[in-house]
Amino acid sequence: MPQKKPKNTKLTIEDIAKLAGVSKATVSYVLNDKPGVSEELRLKIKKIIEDCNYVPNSAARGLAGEKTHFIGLVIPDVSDMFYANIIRGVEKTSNKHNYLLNLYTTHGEEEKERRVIGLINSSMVDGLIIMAYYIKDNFVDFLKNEGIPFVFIDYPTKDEDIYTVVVDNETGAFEATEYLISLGHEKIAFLEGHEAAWDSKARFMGFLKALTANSIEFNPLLIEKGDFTREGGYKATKRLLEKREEFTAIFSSNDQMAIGAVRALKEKGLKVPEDVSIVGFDNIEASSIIDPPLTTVMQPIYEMGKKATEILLRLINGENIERKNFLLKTKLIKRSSCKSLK
Amino acid sequence: MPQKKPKNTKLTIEDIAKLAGVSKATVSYVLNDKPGVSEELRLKIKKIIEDCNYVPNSAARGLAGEKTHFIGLVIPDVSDMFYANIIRGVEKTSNKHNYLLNLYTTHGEEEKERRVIGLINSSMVDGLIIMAYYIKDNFVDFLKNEGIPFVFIDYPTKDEDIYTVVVDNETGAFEATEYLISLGHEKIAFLEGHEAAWDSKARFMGFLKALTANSIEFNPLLIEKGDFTREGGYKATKRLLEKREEFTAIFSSNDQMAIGAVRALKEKGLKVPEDVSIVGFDNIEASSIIDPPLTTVMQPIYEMGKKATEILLRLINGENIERKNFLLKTKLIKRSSCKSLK
DNA sequence: TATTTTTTCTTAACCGCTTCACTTTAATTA
DNA sequence: TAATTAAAGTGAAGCGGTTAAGAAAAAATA
Repeated sequence: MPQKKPKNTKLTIEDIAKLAGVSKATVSYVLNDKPGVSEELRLKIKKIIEDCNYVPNSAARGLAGEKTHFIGLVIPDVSDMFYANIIRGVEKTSNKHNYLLNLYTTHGEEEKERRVIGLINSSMVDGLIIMAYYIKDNFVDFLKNEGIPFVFIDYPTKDEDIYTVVVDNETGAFEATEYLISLGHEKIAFLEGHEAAWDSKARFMGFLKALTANSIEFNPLLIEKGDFTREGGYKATKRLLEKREEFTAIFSSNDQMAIGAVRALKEKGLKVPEDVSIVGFDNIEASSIIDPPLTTVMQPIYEMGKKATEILLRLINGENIERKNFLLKTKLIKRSSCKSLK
Repeated sequence: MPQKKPKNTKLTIEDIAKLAGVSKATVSYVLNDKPGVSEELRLKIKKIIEDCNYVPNSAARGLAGEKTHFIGLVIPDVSDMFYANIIRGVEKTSNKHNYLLNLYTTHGEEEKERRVIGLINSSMVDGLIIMAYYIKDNFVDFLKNEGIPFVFIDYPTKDEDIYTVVVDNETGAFEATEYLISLGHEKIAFLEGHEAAWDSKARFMGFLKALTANSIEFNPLLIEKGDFTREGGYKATKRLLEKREEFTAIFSSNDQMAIGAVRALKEKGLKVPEDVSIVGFDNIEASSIIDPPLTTVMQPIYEMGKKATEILLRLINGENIERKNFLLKTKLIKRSSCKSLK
C-alpha cells in the first residue's frame, strides 16, 4: 500500500477562530502578541490554541509578510567539525527562541551563492547567518539592499555597516606565545598557515607582539610557511630542522600542522615536549588524542554560532544594536606538549 | 545607520507574466513543466525567467499546494560526526536535485517532537528524513496520516509500511569476526554496547553467527557489558582481564569502547596487537589517530543520508518504490590493531 | 444624559503562487 | 465550408495567514 494521500486534517487559523467564536484577525493578534484584544479573550484563545495543538503555517506567515520563524544559515560545509559546532550553536540558540533552521551549504561554489539569493527571495527566512570564504562585496551589497537582517561569522571586514562575529585570533596567539615565554622559551619557531588566510596572519601578529612585549628578538629564520594541512606542517618542520637554527619550541598556527610537526620531530629522534615544546591552535578533537596531547588555543566555535544567532534574533525583532563587531575570546588549553625550561 | 528597510525589489510571477505578455497561469505552467503551453512560448518564457534571474517564492508555492523544494531533516544532534555526515549526505544529494534543507534537531527531547509536527503543518517541506531515537508509534501514525512522504534512517522497524535506510550491522560484525578468525583467533572477547541499543544487539548477533559458521564454541565468560563510551570500554576490559579467562582478540561493538580497551590493556602491560588484537566498529576519526591505528568496521554514513534522500525525492515526485527497507553494507577497514597468529 | 474617546473586535484586501473551469484559437474531420 | 475536437491560453478562486481601516461596544468626558 502506498503512503496515504493528504487528508487535510490540518488546523488553520480559521478553525481556531470558529472554535473561539471570533474572527481570524483576532486570533492572529493573539498569535503575534499584538494589542487590541482583551486579556480575557486572549487567554481563552490561547487556551484553545494550546488544546488543539495548533501551529500557524509558516509559509502563509512568510507570504503575508510576517515572521516565518526560520533563520537561514549559510555555511561552506557540514562535515567539518568546526562548522558542525557553529551549526550547533546556531541551532540551539535559535531553537530556544522558537526559531527553526534553514541550512544552506555552499561548498565554496560560486553557483550556490546565487541560490542563497533565491532563498532570501522566497520569504522563507527572517534573517541570515553567513559563514563563507568567497563572500564578495556585491553579495554584501545585495544583502543590504534586500533589507533582510544578516550577520557574518568569521568574516573580518572593514565595512563598519555590517554585523560580524569574529574570533580574536591575535590575542589568542599572543597568549599562547606568552605562555611559552613564561615557560622560559625564547627561541620559538612559527609555522604559518595558508598564505591567503587572514586568520593565519592575525595569529602571526599575535605571536610577534608577544615576542616584542617580552623584548625577545624576532628571528626570521624560525618562520616556515605551511598550508594548514597535516602534511604541510610535517614538511615545514622538516625544512625548519634542516636549517639547523636552534629552537626550543614551535607555535603552529593550527593543530593539523602541529600534528604534522610532531611527526617530523619524532622522525628526527626529537621528543615532545622534552626536546621541543609545541602549541597548536583550534583545539580539534585529534589534538587531545595524539601523543603527547597537544597544548592548543581553543576557539569559541559554539559561542560564535550562539552569539551570531542572538544578534540576528535581536535584529529580526527590530532592536537596534549599537556595536556591530563582536570579538570573541579564545582560551588556552594546557596539555602536555610543553615543558618548562626553568 | 541601521540596515535599510525592504525595498521590495523582488520579482514575482506577475512581473514575468507582464514581461512575456501572458497570464500568470501560463508562467506557472512553464515553471512546473506542465503541459498546456506551446513549445515556442515555453522557450520564450524560460528565457525571460533566466534573464531576470527570477526565483519563485517558496512560501507562496508551499501555500498554494505545490512543492516547496525544501526537505526536512530531523536529527538528534549536529555536533556528532556521525550525524554531521548524515547531514552532508542529505544535503549534497538534495542540493543536486535543487532541494534545500530544513534542519531540525531534537536532542532527544520529547517536546521537540511536537514541533516537528509544526514543521510539517507549516507546508514548508515536501518531505521528511527522520533520524531519532525516541520515535514512537503514534508519531509514525501521525506521519502516515499526514500524507507527507518520509523516510527513516537507522530505525529498525517491523512495520512493513514505511521506508527505512538501515546499516547492516549484523553482516558488518560477521565480517569483522570472520577476519579475526581468518587471522587464527578463536578466543575472541566481545564488548557489548548500551543495553537498549538495537545496533549493539545486531553486532552481537553477527559476532555469534561468525563463530558458529566457523564451528568455534561461544564462551559466555568472554562477553562484557559496556555502554558505547570510552570509559565504559575501559572498565569492561578491566573486568574482562580480572576474570583471567584467556583471549587473544577483542571485538568491541564500537570504536570509543575499543579505544578505552586499548588503554586498559596497555595499563596491564599488554601490547596491541602483539598480545591482543582489537577490532572496533564505526570508524570514527580517532580510530585512525590512536596508537595503534584501529582496525574497524566503517558504516556508510554518508551513503545513508544520500540513499534516504534519493528515496524521499522519488517519493515526493510520486514515484512508487516497491522496496521499503534498504540495508546498506559496511566495510572493514584494516589497520594495525590486529595480528595474525599463524 | 448626550457626546466623545478609547478599547475591542471584524471585514476585507493582500502576499505570490497553483489550478480548475472556462474561452479562444488552431487543427481535424465530415 | 461547416461542424467537431484538440490545443493553448486566461480568469479567478483559494492556500493560511497579516493588517489597514472601519464598526461596535465600553469607558471617559462634558
